[in-house]
Amino acid sequence: MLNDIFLSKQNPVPVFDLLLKNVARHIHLQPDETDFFISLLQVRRLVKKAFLLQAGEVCRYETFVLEGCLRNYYLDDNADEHILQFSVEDWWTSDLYSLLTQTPASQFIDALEDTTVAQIERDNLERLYLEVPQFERFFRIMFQNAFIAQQRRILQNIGSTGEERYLAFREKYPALERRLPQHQIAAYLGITPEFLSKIRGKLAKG
Amino acid sequence: MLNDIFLSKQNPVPVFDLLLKNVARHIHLQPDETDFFISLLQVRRLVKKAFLLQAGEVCRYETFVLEGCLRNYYLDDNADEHILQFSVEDWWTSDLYSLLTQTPASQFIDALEDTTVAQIERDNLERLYLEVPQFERFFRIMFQNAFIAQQRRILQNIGSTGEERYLAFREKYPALERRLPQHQIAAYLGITPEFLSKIRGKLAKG
DNA sequence: CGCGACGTTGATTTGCCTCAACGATTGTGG
DNA sequence: CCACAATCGTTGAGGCAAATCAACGTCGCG
Repeated sequence: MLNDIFLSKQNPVPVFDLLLKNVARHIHLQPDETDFFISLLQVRRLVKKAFLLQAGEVCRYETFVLEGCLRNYYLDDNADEHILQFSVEDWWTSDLYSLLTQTPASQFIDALEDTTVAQIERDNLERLYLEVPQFERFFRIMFQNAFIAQQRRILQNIGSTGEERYLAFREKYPALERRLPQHQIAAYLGITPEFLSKIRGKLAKG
Repeated sequence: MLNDIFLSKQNPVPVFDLLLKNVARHIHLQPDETDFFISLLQVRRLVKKAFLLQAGEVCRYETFVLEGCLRNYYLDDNADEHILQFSVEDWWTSDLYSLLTQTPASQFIDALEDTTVAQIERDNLERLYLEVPQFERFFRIMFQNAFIAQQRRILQNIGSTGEERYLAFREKYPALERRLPQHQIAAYLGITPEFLSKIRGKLAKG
């Protein structure tokens, strides 16, 4: 298990449907460009709790979730987990700083469910930028959107109470709220599981 | 004052030296591409406290600071200011969501000092992407870096006390710490000015 | 000069954490 | 299939970080 499976053209394409649709949202590829893109991809399967990346390793791939759910988190000095991001189907993830600089990662990425991902190696991503410059555009738009989403989150953290952040999370990601264990949501919101429980208790009554 | 000054080639180029160096850090332009880029720029001067953008307006420009200092902030329901970003010389800023979607901005941008900026209109930025695709790469790298910087900030906010955040800010932006009034730094760190004052008092003694 | 912007300090309150104990559920090996 | 251990969520008592409110000193500047 956890083998890297290198794909070439004889592999059935449908595996990548979700990814190709994701890309098609922002750029249009010629058939040969699509083939080239697919030739750079690898599929990896993770069982629940398996690590895709551990702090200290160098992050080698940009990753797209085909099925399942990942989380990026960080351990502080007290060994408490702080969650940066959940990534379900149709989301991208990596430790971007580690990927770009090829230095040891500070983040962990692990699977909250059995998960299937498509990955592209750093060097292949650079090749992709050179040979299909449209991907510069694609990732420019991706990072723009990610930047905007993170700005919102910073505002939430700076300006709101735990209760307000929980309500906003619920509003924005109703599916995630049902799918994830409560203490994971707490680690994302930056509060303790106990406190989240109390918030929920209060909301249920009030 | 606050006039938009449209520049053409007869303008002296040195005004844009800082901006051209900023661009040259990531991409290399041909002379005619540089000329085209410059032809799309406008210079604007702001006196201290002048607004570059107010919430409710549509953000029309991506902005590069040539001299001075801007801040992006947001007003919460209690009309408290929360600062998203300071932008001194050599930094880019805008309300990106408003710029991209052409919807009313939620952020304010104003000048903390007399400030000179170079701006590029949204439509001209799109033209630039089409005619000089290298700029897709440039802004892809820009937003990547901005994304990474913001991730760090989220971790800081979620996992650290006010004192730790202040010390980290001091470490990371020693020049800003001397340049900005204390209550602006407090609004950036997400604490009250009073509390920052107490932190500093304690640090001075301890 | 006098006013507004800025910073300091103290008293009190509140949001959230820590620690601890306790059900409920899940899952796993024997 | 049961037994036992994890895992997960709840609840309560006490404590600390940071907000709030208020008063006061100091500038710089119109």
